Parts: sequence; structure tokens; C-alpha cells
Amino acid sequence: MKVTMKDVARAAGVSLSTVSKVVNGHYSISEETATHVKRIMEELHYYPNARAQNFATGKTKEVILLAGMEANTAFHNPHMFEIIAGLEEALRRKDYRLVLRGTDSTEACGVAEEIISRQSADAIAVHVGIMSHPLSALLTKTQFPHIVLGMPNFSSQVCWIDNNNTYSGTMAAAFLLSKGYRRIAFLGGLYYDLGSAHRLEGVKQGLKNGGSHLPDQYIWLGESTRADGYRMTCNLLEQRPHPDAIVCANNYIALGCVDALKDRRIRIPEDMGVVTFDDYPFSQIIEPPLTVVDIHVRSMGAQAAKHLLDIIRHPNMQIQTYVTTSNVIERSSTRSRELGKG
Amino acid sequence: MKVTMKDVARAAGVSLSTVSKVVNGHYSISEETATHVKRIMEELHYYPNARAQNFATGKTKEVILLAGMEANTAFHNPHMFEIIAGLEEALRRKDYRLVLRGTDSTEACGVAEEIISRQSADAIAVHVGIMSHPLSALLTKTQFPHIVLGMPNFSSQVCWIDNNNTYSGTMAAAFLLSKGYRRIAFLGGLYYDLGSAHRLEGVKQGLKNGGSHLPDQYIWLGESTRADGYRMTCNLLEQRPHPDAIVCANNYIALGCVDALKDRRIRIPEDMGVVTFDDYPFSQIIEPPLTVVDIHVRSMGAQAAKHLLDIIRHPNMQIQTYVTTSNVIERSSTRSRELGKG
DNA sequence: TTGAAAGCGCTAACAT
DNA sequence: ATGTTAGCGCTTTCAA
Repeated sequence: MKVTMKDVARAAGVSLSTVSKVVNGHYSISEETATHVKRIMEELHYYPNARAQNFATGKTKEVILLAGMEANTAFHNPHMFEIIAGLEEALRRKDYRLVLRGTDSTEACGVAEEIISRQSADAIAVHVGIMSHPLSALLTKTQFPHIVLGMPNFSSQVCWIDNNNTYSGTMAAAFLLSKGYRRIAFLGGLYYDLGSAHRLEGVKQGLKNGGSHLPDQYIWLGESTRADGYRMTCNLLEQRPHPDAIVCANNYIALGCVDALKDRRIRIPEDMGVVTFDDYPFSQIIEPPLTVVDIHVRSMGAQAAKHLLDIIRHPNMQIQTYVTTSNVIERSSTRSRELGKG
Repeated sequence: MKVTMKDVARAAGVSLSTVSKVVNGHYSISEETATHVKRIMEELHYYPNARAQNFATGKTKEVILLAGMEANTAFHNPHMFEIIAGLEEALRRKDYRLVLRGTDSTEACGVAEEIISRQSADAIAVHVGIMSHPLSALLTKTQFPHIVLGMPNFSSQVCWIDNNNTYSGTMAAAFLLSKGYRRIAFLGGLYYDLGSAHRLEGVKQGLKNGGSHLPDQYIWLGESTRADGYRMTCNLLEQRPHPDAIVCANNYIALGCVDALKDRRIRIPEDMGVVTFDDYPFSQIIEPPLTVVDIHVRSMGAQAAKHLLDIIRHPNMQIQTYVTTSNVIERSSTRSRELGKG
């Protein structure tokens, strides 16, 4: 029924191992026999059986991704899937497959343990959202090839990759300064929101680089929700003088921020510039369309794949790195200001 | 190094096949030996090698998903990933894995061919977005276990599953009627947008069921964009009498529709009810929050998994089915109207 | 440059 | 209820 290597060997009048070598492009095979065997393979519609190859080589050519995928994850966190898409694409180019495995932070460690023990994948990718201490310990102890997508919020020896949010913050600040904004404020998430914290750090840095700075009264932190974005903006607007631009750590906060500004009839961008991060999910449809520091999460996934393949070759190698994949997309929530006006 | 079945057999003082039977819960094994062997397995930290199992059984226990995953797909089409998440979850419960494979409609057929030939998955799931005639032909010819997520827009013998958009449309109409709306209009996508067409069909049906109907002047079709939503609404508002409620075939159209109503100072829901489909991505943040017919795409993924597992057992079985997974979420864009007012 | 043969670790038919 | 044994289809060392 199914045509195997044996059939090819017989039909080609060569040995099994010769066929195998042809399949794998082994150097020792003469061009003559190689082309001959290949022709036979075509004629017979031969394709090597993937399962048998995996078994014989002791590899799966698969990377398994552990991630939280509760209901509506794709809506609340499209970033994650965009990273996944980038990961998959880059792996595919190297003939690796990506297996999806939903789980949560409590069971993830057990899941990983089984994968490692059963050798049902060549490497594990873990979305930072389900990272835990036990999992971290397991990965470092076993030295099983892995990479965490996003920096863990606790110190650990695992391999991870993350966007350089600090740098993105710096970009935001530099951009606003270049437009002539002078009194720049920041609305961000709470202490456990590392992304926001880094962006804040970056904004400070960027302002400093430009000879400016970020006063405490212009920094407000809260939940990353529309409601808190609104509240923080209200608090911010009680400060005197008003800022002339606001950097929102994310889209949700920006949404509330814009609401509050509109309610108070503060015009964007005439009276107030607004910048946020990520071109999605809402920044496009907010009125006015927001200027954003776009983060190419997909390319982060691609970078992760690259590193992972390195790690598969050298399982003891440790990688902890930030990647910079952002750029400013200017829309209508900012504009050049006459210098000296503020 | 790695502990195999052989080691377990030796340590337990039984044969290889006994261990295998214990692993697979074969009925013929006495409880006594079963528990004994299991203890040994624990002690030795034995886990069956997945690759060897796959090879020996001739199965991969994997389903591979072919889908278009260009840049930003996760943002433009979170539905797809929500379906994927549902598919994965349901497969996982049955000890199957989901492999992601990005591709496009032109190369998908070749990809599928290789998967089938190499037997590198037990079944193929195809997102309808990359469906093509050759792929359809391949799947039906080979009878390889498969399911298409979404109904192909051409007639074919492949297995597919899709949401019952007609029924969702009926729900929208029935809901509006129950609220006392009487002059209901529909804004939808163009002819090739089957989802929209079905929803329109459903609305007509629902109105008919309620003793009402949908006049042609209340039906406007265009691109599924905010801009066209705006335009269609303008056209609609030239009709006399005005409708008292509008059903928008999707979120993009709804966005433009609401813009237009606001520009004309037509109050929602006082002067005009608005309903759309899908709780995402924008319906939550539109002002006012829209009443929607929510489509549980994730559960469609789960259903797809169920059918797929059936199909794996019976490869010649054909399934073409609509699943109903919707319900109305009432928000602020509709409200009860005094009967007889219109 | 090619071939022979020994696995890879498990399953499953068959024998006991 | 348990054990024997023959594969599953390929890779890879080693010998020719």
C-alpha cells in the first residue's frame, strides 16, 4: 500500500542505506546514483515517513508552546497570538513545527515535565503569562531547550526574550520632544506591570536625554483599564500647570484618557498631545487616531525562534535578551508645536 | 541514561509486553501486576517515549491546522485564533495535539499533500480563508481525515463546520421585534461575504416569523469598513420613513453606522436601535456599548474537534454542518419601545 | 562509493 | 493472565 524506502531500494536496485543517504543528501553518494534514486522516488511517489524518521533520529522537529488560552484570550491578548505566528513562521523556515498547548500557571510545570520525560518535543516555548517558580526550576535543572516569551517577573536562570520596553519609552519621549512638547506626563499600570514600568523608565530616560525631566506630579499609575485611564487623567488634570502631552502605557489607559480629555473639552492634539504603545487593538479606532510607538511583537516571535534553534543545538547556552522592534507611527493625536509656546 | 520499557520490565520481573499492556491499560492484566508495575515505573521515573509510540502505532496523535497567518492576522482576525484555541482545548482533552502551520491558499494544497504522504499528522484542519479548489479535490480524493473551519464559498464534498449565521440573523430580528422595534433595516457586506448574506437571510426570516418584513429600501450592502458603514447609513437615512432600528452585519459596519448616527444627532437607542454581531473586537468600546448577537467562535472550534475525532475513526464519513453558538448580549444601543409608537 | 546489519522503543498478534 | 516474537520504516556505524 504505502510505498516505503524498501520499495524504492528494490526498484532502484540499490540498498536501503543508499536510499536513506540520498534522502538526507549524504555526501558520499555519487551524483549518478542520487539522480537515479530520486527519479525512482518520484515515479513511486515516495515520501519518507515522518514518524519513522523521528523515531530513528530521536528528534521530533517540533517545538511546543505552553500558553494560557482561556476563553477570549485571542481578543484580549492578540499580541500573544501574533508572537505565536511569528514564532511559527520562523520555525517553519527551518523545518520545525510549532505545537500549541494551552495550560495555566499551576499545571504548566507538570505539562512541561511530561513533555521533557516523554521527549515529545525538541524544545519548549513558554508564554510568560503562565510562568512559575517550579517551571523555572524545572527548565534550568533539566537544561531542556526552552525559551520564555517575555521576561519573567522574578529573577531566574531561564532563557527569555522580551521587547525592549524601556527603549520604546525613550522613543516616545524623544518623539514628543522633537515635536516641541515640553511638559510630558505618564499614565501607567501598577508595580507588577513590568512593561509599563519599563516604559516609564524609558520615558524618564528619554526626557533626560533631551534635557527635560518627568516630575512626580505628572506620573499616575493604576489598573490598565479604560476606567482607571479616565481617573488617572482626571487626577493629572488637577495638576498645575497642565502637561502638554500624555504618554499612556497602553491602549486601555489611552482609551480612558481620551474619554476624559473629551469630556473636559481639551482638544487633541491642539491642547494636549497623546501617545500610547502598540498599534492594537484600539489605537486605530479611537478618535482622533492615536500616535503610537508600535511594537512588532511578531518579529519578537521570530527572534525567539532563532534563539530557540540555537539553544536546541547548544542546550547549555543561556539567553536573556531584550529585542528592539519598535517605531513611531504618527497619527492625529500629536502635532508639531511652535517652540516656546509652553 | 533514559529509562525505557525494558528497564521497567527487568526491574519488575515481567516481560516487555506486560509493561506495554500496563501502560495502555490492557484489560488482560491483573490488578496485582498492574499496580506492581506502576510502582516500578514511578520509582524509575519511567515515561513512555512518545516518538516510539507514534512509530509503533502508526499514529501521531496530532492534528495539523493550515491557516493564513500573515502579519497582524491576530489583530485583524482574532476570531480565527479563538477558534484555534477552542480546537486545541477540545483535542487536548482527547490526548491529541494541535500543530500550527501557516500557509496561503496557493501553497496550502502542496503542504497538505506532503502531510498526507508523510503521514505527519492524523488529520488536517483547514481554515476556510485559505481553502482552494485543488485542496478541496485533494481532501476528497484521498479521504484523509480533515475538516474545514468555515463553509467554503464554493460547493464541494469536503467536511466543514461553520456558525449558523442565518440563525444568528433570526435571533437579531426576533430580539428587536420583542423590544418593540418595527421598522428594521440591515447594513451588510457584499455578495461574496457569505456570513453577511446569511445574516441578512436570517433577519428576513426572523421578521417574517414575527409577521413583519424587510423592505428593499432598508437593505444596504457595501464593504465591511467603517467608511462604508458610514456611507450606507447615510443612504439608509434618506429613506422615508426612517427605520427605528439597524442591524449591522459586523463590527466595522457598526462603527461607521454609529458615527453617522452621531453626526446627524440621531440618538441611540432613543431614536434608533443598533444591533450587530460578534462581541469583538470593537463592540465593547463603541459609544454607546452595542447590543450584539454574540457568536461563540471558540465553541465552534471545540465542535470541530469533536467531529474531527469522529472522522479520524471513520475517514469516509462526511460532515457538513452549521453549529449554533450564539446569544444576544443586550447593552445600551437598544431598549424596549412603547408598542404602537411607530 | 555502496551495502549489510544493528538498532531506535514500543505495540500487538499469537502462543502459552 | 503473561510471555514470545515479529515488526513499524528509517538512520547510522562499520565493513567492503
